[in-house]
Amino acid sequence: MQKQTLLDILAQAAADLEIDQPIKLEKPSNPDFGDLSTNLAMLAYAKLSESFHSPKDLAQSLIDKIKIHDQQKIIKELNIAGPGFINLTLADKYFLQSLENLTREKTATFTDLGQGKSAIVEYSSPNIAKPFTVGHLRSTIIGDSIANLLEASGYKVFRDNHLGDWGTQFGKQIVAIKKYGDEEQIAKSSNPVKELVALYVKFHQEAESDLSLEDEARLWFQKLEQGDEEALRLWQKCIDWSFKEFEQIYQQLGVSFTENNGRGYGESFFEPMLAPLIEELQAKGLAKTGEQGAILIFYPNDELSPLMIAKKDGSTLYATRDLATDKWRLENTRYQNADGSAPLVINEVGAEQAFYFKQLYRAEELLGWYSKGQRVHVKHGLYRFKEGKMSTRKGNVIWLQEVLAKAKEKALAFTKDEAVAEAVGIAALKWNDLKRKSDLNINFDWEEILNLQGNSGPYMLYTYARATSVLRKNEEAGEASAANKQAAELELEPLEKQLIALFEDFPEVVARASSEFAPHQLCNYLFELAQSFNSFYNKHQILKDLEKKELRLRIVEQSATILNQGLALLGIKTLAQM
RNA sequence: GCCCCUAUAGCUCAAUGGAUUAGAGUAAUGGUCUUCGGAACCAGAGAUGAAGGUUCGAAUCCUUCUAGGGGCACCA
Repeated sequence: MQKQTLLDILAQAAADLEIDQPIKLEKPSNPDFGDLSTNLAMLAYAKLSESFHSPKDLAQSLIDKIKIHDQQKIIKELNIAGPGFINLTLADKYFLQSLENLTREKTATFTDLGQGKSAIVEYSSPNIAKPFTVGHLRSTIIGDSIANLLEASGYKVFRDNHLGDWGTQFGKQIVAIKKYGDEEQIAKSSNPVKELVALYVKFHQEAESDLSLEDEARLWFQKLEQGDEEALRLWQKCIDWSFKEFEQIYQQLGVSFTENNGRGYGESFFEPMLAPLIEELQAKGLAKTGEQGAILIFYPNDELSPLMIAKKDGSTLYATRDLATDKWRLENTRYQNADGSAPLVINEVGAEQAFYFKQLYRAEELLGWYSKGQRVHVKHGLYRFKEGKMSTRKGNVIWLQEVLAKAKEKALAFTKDEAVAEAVGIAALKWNDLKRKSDLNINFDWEEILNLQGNSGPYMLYTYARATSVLRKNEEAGEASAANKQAAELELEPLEKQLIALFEDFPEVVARASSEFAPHQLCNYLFELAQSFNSFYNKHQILKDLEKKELRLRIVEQSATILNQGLALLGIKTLAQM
């Protein structure tokens, strides 16, 4: 990388002056300040204030040294600005060499930050017999992208889907099916989950006046926990019906899981481990029986409020199953890092559970299972609705299938190709979820979600399609051109330099997005690249200006490569034509 | 009551403590319009909730206040 050459030069210059600060090169906000700049002199001045009059003075000394070490003359100009910034203007030679290196490599190589390490990413995690809504979409999309990013950074990634397939709601569901439902009819339905949800809603309506229903539900869940045959049969039915829908959605979104044959380990898988777990926690003195008979984890000095792991009737909770899950993961050698230590475990779950995860992680720390930083809650904000909170019980939910259908319908205004329209619609949804920091709430707005212009998924796909189209046209035309000047003789325009500089940033951006679990940073970068590319595209007749055709085609090629690679990391499939 | 998160153009969002000028998208306005693909490009206009403090330098860190969201033991 050319930038590395620059950093090496700066490091040598800094070493001459006995500066041991880490060196950073940034892009100045104002292009008049040069191509890159560093605040090294200002930072180093704090330690060297005796040898120099001012940061500017130090900067001047650095500049003199840099000039000596820049033997290839890749820096055109150096000057001091403001309180002591050193601004670098780079020679065209720098950019031309950079472009040449990049096109030779074809695909970008990323950091090996995660080399030898494992990461379990748990995402999507829909509930059985509940609607797969736009809310679950967020976890699915963001989690998938984070898993991709970690994989690109060298991690061995395990993709898990922690299905909500256990819990007291199944008692209610079973009662509802038995009382109001018809199994055959549900099985025949094109959307069995919708039928189940309708029954669930009815249960809650009836339960308002008939208090015995709740007790009956509790009884059925107990039966389920004790392995009652009929309870188990109905529960399994619910799972099968739900998977009919889930599998279709995941296929449509292009999302998959690696664990448990692609289904993910649901909560029920950990059911047999719960009783021993509770005993273990009690034996270790971490869990105690509370005033009303429930079992809770109490934290030292009451730093956190207690976490319940068993109700007074003995039934378990989400926390119990989560603890069991993480213990099982810890003991499973397949998940361990190359050196046998515990993997990174990420939960992509809504921000409203932040406090719960704090409790959970702290408990796992106290148990000596995981250390700080190994358990990460990637929070996503909620979709907010003008009508108030979505609630399955009340029946006011926006189903994902409905959103996908609308997105496709809107894209059909631009294309007749059904498959393209569907891909464009999905890209719109994914980009909308990924382009901003994930922990913010999103106002649910059909306009915004289905936006096909500006900072949107379709804009990105369109830009890629355009780039590949130029390359294709060039190939079709054959080898007609001959008037190319030698690359070294060409003078670069600002937009060309800007694009090449952006190409250089790609691996850094991926590394940062990956280590901060922040796909939106990659989105910002790719969008900037796409904007610059479109300006460039619009300004030049790439294939007709023979003098620079060769150079510009390489820029187009590199843009396409990065867009393709970057969007793939976000889980968005590019289309060569749309 | 206690705890956590958020506050940036009309709206939706960016901005590793950095720059005379806080970037985008969107809406509205004007332009490109015989185009290597107009789902595009170009232009002007528009903002850091309030008050203090730390720093050479603050949207960013600290304090207080205001507003919104979320959580607080038998839901997940």
